[in-house]
Amino acid sequence: MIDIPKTYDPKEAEQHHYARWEERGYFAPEINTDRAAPVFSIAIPPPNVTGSLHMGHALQHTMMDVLTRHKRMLGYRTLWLPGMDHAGISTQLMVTRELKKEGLTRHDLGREKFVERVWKWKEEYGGQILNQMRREGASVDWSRFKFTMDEDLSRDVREVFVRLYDEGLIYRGNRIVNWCPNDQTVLSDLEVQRDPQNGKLYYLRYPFKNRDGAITVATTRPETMLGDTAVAVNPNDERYSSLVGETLILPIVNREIPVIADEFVESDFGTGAVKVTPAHDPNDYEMGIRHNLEQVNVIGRFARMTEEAGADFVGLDRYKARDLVIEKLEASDLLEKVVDYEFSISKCERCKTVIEPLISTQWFLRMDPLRDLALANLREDGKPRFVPQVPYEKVYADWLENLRDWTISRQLWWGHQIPAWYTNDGDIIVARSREEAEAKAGTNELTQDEDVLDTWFSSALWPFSTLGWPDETEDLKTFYPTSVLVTARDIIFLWVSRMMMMGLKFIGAEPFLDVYVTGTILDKHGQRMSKTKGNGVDPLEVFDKYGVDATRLTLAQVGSTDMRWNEKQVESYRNFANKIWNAARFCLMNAEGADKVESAFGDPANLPLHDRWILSRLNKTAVAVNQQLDNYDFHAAVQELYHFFWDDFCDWYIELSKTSVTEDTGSNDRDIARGRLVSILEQALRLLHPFMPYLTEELWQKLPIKHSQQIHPAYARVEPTVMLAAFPRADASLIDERAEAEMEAVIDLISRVRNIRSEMNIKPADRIQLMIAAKPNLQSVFSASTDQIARLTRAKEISINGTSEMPKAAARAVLAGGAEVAVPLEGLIDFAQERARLTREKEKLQKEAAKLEAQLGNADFVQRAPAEKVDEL
RNA sequence: GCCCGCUUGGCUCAGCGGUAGAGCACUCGCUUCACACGCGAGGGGUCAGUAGUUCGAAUCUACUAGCGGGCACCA
Repeated sequence: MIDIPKTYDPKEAEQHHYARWEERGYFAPEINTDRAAPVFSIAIPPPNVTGSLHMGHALQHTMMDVLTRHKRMLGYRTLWLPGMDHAGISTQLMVTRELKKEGLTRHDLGREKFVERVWKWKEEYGGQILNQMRREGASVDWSRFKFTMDEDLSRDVREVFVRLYDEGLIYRGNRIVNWCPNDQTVLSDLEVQRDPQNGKLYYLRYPFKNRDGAITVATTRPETMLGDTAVAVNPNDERYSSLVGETLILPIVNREIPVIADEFVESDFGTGAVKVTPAHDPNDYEMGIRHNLEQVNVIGRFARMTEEAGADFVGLDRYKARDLVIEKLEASDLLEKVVDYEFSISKCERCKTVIEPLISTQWFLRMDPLRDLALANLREDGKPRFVPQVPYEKVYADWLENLRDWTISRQLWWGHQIPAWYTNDGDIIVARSREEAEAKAGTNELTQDEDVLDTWFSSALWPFSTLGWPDETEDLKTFYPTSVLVTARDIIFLWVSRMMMMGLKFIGAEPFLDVYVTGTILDKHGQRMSKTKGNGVDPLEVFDKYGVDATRLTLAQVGSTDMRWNEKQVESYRNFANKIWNAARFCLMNAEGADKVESAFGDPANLPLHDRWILSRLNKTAVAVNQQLDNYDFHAAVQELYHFFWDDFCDWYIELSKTSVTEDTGSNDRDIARGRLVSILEQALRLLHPFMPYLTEELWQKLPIKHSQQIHPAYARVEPTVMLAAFPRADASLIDERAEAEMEAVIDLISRVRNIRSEMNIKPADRIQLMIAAKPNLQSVFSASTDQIARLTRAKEISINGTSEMPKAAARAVLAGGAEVAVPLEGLIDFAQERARLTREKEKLQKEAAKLEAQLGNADFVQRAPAEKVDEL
């Protein structure tokens, strides 16, 4: 007999299977030799090179892996393409911080040396997450691994840039942008977050030049007044209508500024008069354009005041300048009042520094034509299909409709340098390479633009850049569009929509057919997990404690709704893994002879009830799981598998098979029973494999079966592995409703008798007698199962007949299908107790009967409800 | 301000037009020859509230309340 530990230790299985799968190339689509195989592909959302595995990754990776493994076992040519993102700002910051410890800045090194240093950092410390993904069991094709700064992907970035520029979609312009004074770069609107802030609203008085009095304006940023070039009021505001066109003297700087009228101003906010700072506020910028106002830049790139702010202010930090402005205004009695005020403030998403809006020359991508492609694709073809459709399709569409131009340049060194060169005359040459630029310019005296592109620019190309575009590679033809994108909801704008637009633009087809948006794992208080809050749960620790497979089940069943992290849940799936282990242990302890059986099942019609029943349950489970996975209904699939394995297979099938399986002396009947047991287990392991790759492989390898016969035909001549075994599709001929109904009757009988035993406090060791009364058809069902009924109810004697003449001193129960069972309890029975039990029973049944009668007595119901419903009742 | 989601047993969540479900927790019994990370038997919910639609509503509609998101140019 095989010696197997009582408790499953996941670590052992996790240690060696992955390496074997990877080495033998099981993850690569080339393993599939079926030329006609359907294709399934996923491009992974590339994690940041600086990143370490967190719950969000683990969640997405689990779902992608489940889908990929499922399709692979169904014989699809399957590619899950892995990669990594260079993560411009994060990575640059990481290395900058490292340099700081050495007392250096990146400027001390210079651009070239700095970038070299970042590459070195990447080689040494980057990509931790890649090995963590191996631990997760992610079946990605490492041979196709891509990094967004790889030469071929960089080439694609330049190619796209040049084409968009030549079409006039990319342009260089001087506009107001979001500037991060800490990271020293511009940011797109999506990289700016709005945080609520308890601040103050300052009321400032601007005196008239040609008359007495002043106009009071309200502002949260008094320091910007140094750059004011107008005061605006609403044209319909009667309080001010006579003052429009007057001239004010801007305090401190003594600049003459006009009072203008603009619809933007809301009369009921503050005083109804707004100071206008075109150079430092996006709205004022627009107003400035409308009214042709001067732009006075008073704040510079380090958020310090410029020379234009005046001698008293130059060099001052913006907040120091604020204090000084207030001090000066107060001194000249021009500060009317200061009130507490809560508003929201723009911060850099990464470093949380307050954004300084300022005017700067940057590269922009015109989005309108791209947006139209994406909207048309959605409206006309319903693509992509969002799962769940509500609310994400609307969120996506609304965002596209209100899309503004994308600021694509960044003042960083780490990233794709913009393929634009300047001649000494200042002409712009955009080209794929320096050589091409020189040829175009007719000179080699060119200076390349210093800026790099937004990291999301290369990410937007990911689904096709990773497949070899712009070459028409086999991979591109085969795997594009990808089947599904699995992602968290927070990058629908940053990434999903941009991939859609770029894919439609450059390939002419959407980059993915479906978008599955996962839920979010929250901490136990319902808060988002975050590094700053320190409330994150480390998936690797969970792996260590409960095993990868148990964690994967927990994550898979999260599906698309948010869920609070609950370690008890993982524990229960750990217990499930152990249950599987022990079920297999039982099978293996009783496996001798199982492999001698040629065909375990033979003609289904001749099988014992419990075998017909388990085959039916197995095939129904396969139908359900296949369908649920096709619909991304991970939660339902997990539940289905859990209950099939635990309830149907362990609690009933194994128990029902025990007598024949555990016979001491070898016999053909025993071996057949053993063969059947092993076969059901084997199929169950295949069903479970996409969710629990390690445990299923570990056990499947141990089973006494002809492993190679289970391998899907698409994988010719591989070393047997459950990951390339055929995923059970349902065999309709094995779904047997009659067997299920008959088995239910047996289960009901056993359960009722157990209930009697329990409530009558009959000791486990006491053997009882059963008297069953049933109609002929059920009589034969029960007769055929007497051994099993006796075993599971601990009965010594069972009599079955058509009458219900039962002894008085018996506990009785009515069964489904009109049968009845009695347990004679001479000397054991407590009549009072039994009466109480039966009274409870009776009340329950009466309640139910009354309800049914009322419903059937309702003429409206009988008349209007569907006939089958009425019959059923 | 606009848009959206959620509210089901003590906890975490399924169900989304036909008699309330799971896991955990709880109670009782059990060294039953795979498993105490187990086995068997139980208790527990007027499905946030109100009004409607329907023969029938946790499930559809409207409104209300609480919670959570997203978007937005209120200086």
